[in-house]
Amino acid sequence: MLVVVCPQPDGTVVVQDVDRAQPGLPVVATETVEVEALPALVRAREAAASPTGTAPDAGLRWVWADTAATYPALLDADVRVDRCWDLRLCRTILRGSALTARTPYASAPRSAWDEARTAAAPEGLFDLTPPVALDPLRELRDQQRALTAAVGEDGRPESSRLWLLLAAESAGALVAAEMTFAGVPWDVVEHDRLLSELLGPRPAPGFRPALLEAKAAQVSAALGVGEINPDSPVELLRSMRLAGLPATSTRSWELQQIDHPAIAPLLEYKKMSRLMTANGWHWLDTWVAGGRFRPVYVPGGVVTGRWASDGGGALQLPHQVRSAVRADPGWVLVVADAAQLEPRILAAMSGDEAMATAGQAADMYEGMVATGAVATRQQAKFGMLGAMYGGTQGESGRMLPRITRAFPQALALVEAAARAGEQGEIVSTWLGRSSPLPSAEWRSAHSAAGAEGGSAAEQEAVRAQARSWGRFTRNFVVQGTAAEWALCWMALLRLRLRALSETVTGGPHLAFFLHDEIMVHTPADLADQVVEMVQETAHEAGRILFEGSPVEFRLTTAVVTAYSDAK
DNA sequence: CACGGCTGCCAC
DNA sequence: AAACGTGGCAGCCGTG
Repeated sequence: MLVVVCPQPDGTVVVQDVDRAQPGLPVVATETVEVEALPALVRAREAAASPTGTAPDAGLRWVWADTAATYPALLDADVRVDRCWDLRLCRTILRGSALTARTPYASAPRSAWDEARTAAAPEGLFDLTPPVALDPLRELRDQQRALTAAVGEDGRPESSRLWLLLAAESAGALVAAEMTFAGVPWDVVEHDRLLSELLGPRPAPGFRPALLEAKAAQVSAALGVGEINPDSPVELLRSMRLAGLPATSTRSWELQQIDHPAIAPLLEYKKMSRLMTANGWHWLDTWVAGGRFRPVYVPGGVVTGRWASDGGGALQLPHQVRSAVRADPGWVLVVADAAQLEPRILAAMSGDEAMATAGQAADMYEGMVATGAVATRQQAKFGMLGAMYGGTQGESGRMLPRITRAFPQALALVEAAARAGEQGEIVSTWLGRSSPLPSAEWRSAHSAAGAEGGSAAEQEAVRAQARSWGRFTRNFVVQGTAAEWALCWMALLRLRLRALSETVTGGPHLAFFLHDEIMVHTPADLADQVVEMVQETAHEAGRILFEGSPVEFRLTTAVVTAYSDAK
């Protein structure tokens, strides 16, 4: 059963039951409640639904415009849901997918549904009412029609993969809201200790902590051209040149090449300053409360389908501060990392037999060495990164011919994606998320160059642009499909964990996600069971996406008290 | 003085 | 000073 949630301008919510088994998605029951009564209604409906099955259509599926606007208030009322259909996220996929490109849904002009979501809901129980009236039921039916009409390049129906993508994307939205709700367990005392040790005690506002101040003075003294502010690139570069250093920028990797007594303290200063500004006391005050770090995740925020984050820098949590991520007393963190995810994804997508064989090994790069294609793990790694990113220089470029000979099908797949991009065509992930078209400027420059005219320099600039977009599309298919695997993994794991507790935070729950890595916060006595679930769901995600593929999606797992002990 | 672009560094 | 993909974020700095 699909249950459509339609907020009304008068502060009520119309809840419609839609029978998804019947054509046209007829409404079979309607109920109207005050918005304050919605959590109770959802709780009751979830409790009454048949026990969670593993079939994608089992039980209830809540249909709403936007999980991020609706679900947090339900969670605050201690209400969880099993499944949803996030109309906004699904719309983005369906409007852009090559599989639905020939449907009226994809070619319809932009509407209020396409406008960016309004910022996070203000204080108060609910802010469901969108700025412009949206009709979720109608949108659902339009999406369902487009999905049914999806066809592959060969013209044959191709809706099942797309359906899986929509379900996984929506499940991801639930996971994101639940993770923000639960938060990452954060030890403020440990964080402050770490900051004090590295930077000096917390200073008064507007002042540098003592050790950072001392380091700045050390840099000035070593340069010997007066007191400088190392945070100012302009001032720093000028001073370095004045002191006779051959620097052309203030980047660490370039400074490392220079032999001068000011360099060591300067690099240390940069490291300390970065810690201070990115994850210092101000960050702690802003993002950590009640022993929890609560970042805002943005599912589907990256074109490839990866998540983005909005505030808190969740997806760039430096290793330097991970000792402050600490399980509650009596609880532990189960940290699992998909090993060589993208190479495995490429092996499975392309059906390359030799690469798939390598992809059965616990360490895929070692597996590639074992096939005899390359001599060392390092060569395998650089070669694969070059293949997936479009590298041509250095170790990556040198390894490419060998990799191509050993794994021809895999390389053919990424090469085809690159060629398509260079010609301004779109490419798609395994489940059917498609890349955007290049910008109008890109396309007009491309066609103008093709029509000749233009200087040699102009033509070369256009070719460089084309190659650049080719590297994007080359990477898109792999990165995007890896994101799909990760979504399926999390969605499956979430439902398994759910069975272990009554509420989100009452038992094992997902606490953090980073592209190919997840963290579960769990009571210590359930850790072994959680590890098993994490492993099983990784395997299952591989099966759902790549039925019959011999590639194994291996994990490294760790059960730890502090995140810093995970690897 | 506000704001947007740039620089540099963090994550995968 | 880039090369070889996707991002976020803080602080600097030039501009209107």
